Amino acid sequence: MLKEKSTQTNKVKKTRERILDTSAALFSKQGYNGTALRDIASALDMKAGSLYYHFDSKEQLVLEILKIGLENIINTVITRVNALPEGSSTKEVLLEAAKGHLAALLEKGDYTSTSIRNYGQMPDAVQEEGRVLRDRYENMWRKWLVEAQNKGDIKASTDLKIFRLSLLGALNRTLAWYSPGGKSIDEIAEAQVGFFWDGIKS
Amino acid sequence: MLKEKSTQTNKVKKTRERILDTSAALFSKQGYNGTALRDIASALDMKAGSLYYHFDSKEQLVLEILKIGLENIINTVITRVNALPEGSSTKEVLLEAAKGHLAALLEKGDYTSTSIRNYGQMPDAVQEEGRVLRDRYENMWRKWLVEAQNKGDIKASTDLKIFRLSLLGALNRTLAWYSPGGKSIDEIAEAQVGFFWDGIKS
DNA sequence: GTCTATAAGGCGATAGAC
DNA sequence: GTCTATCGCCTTATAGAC
Repeated sequence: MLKEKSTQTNKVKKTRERILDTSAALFSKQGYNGTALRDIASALDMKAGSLYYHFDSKEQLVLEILKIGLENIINTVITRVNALPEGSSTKEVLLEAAKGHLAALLEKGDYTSTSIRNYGQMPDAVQEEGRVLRDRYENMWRKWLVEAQNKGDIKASTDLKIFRLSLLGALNRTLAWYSPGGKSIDEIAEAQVGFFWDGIKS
Repeated sequence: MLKEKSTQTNKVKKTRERILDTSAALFSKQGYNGTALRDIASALDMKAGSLYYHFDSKEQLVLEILKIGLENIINTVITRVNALPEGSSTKEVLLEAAKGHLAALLEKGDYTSTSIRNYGQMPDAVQEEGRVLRDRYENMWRKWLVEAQNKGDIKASTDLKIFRLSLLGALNRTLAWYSPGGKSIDEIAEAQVGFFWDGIKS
């Protein structure tokens, strides 16, 4: 009896995840307002009304996707940077953070690109919850960069705000052109951090 | 009589432009599908039906905005780069192109950010027309970069495709944080090109 | 040129059968 | 859990008055 209940629970959970995956894929491609619940349901061979057994509203559905996308990036980057040996160089920290950022961005691409690309179109309540996570993430980068500049590893003339936004802008843009057949995620991160660290002039 | 006709024509033209400006502002903030014709009309103290005197459809309206945004960037960048003295250095060319890109991006910001941010949500027919312009622009950059690398000004190890996408990604991201009160457009371009050209390590 | 009125269909969401 | 059926609202677009 216990087993039966747990089996049912797992099936519900699995359906929930399929809905999230499919919604994320459609939201990232067509936008939040460009995707109808009917579109999501039909991609799952379901009817729109059935979605309401799993989610209270379209707004709650996209909020969950946004949180998964952002938390995934934050956790991946923190875990990887913290796993570096004590006394790693600034370049090693930046490179590891960039690799983590790209890995999370591209491997859960539908969630993160929904979070990044369609942020402005989401309902206000959703945007506010997202902003908290987003700020926390940006503050991590800010801290690393300030410490590195104070240590003298980054030129004193570097405007850290513009730098941070440029680096993250470049990394996020990868979503638009990355394809699994080509360069690996780590190779792309190395190339991009290389530009910013050493420059391209010969 | 001729004068009267020309006056009327100018008024129509002016209304058309106000519709374009207002639509671009709303599309860039709320997305294409998140903006109703009623929203546009009410921002102009008009009724939705009246818009159809000036435009055949919502699709044609956004297409025109897309073309204005992209053509504005292309023309600004070409004009400024061509105005450079013969024999300008590679860095000077890149800097001038970046300044032109940012100037067009930020000064006609609603048009360009509609073009850049909401591209994926536009009707297929609109996307196809946009792709032609977009490809032409990217090819300009490609050409400059290949020439510069062949001259030996850019490290042979630099992957030009990743570089181009990173630089444009960083520049485009400026739309999300630029505010007229702070650093000037030229200062921002100089900072960003500086990162990519010289690097930030001390 | 802009209005009112309305057509024709899509939308999110709910109720109740199964 | 998913279905069918439907509500009330919103959407783009059109027709005809002014």
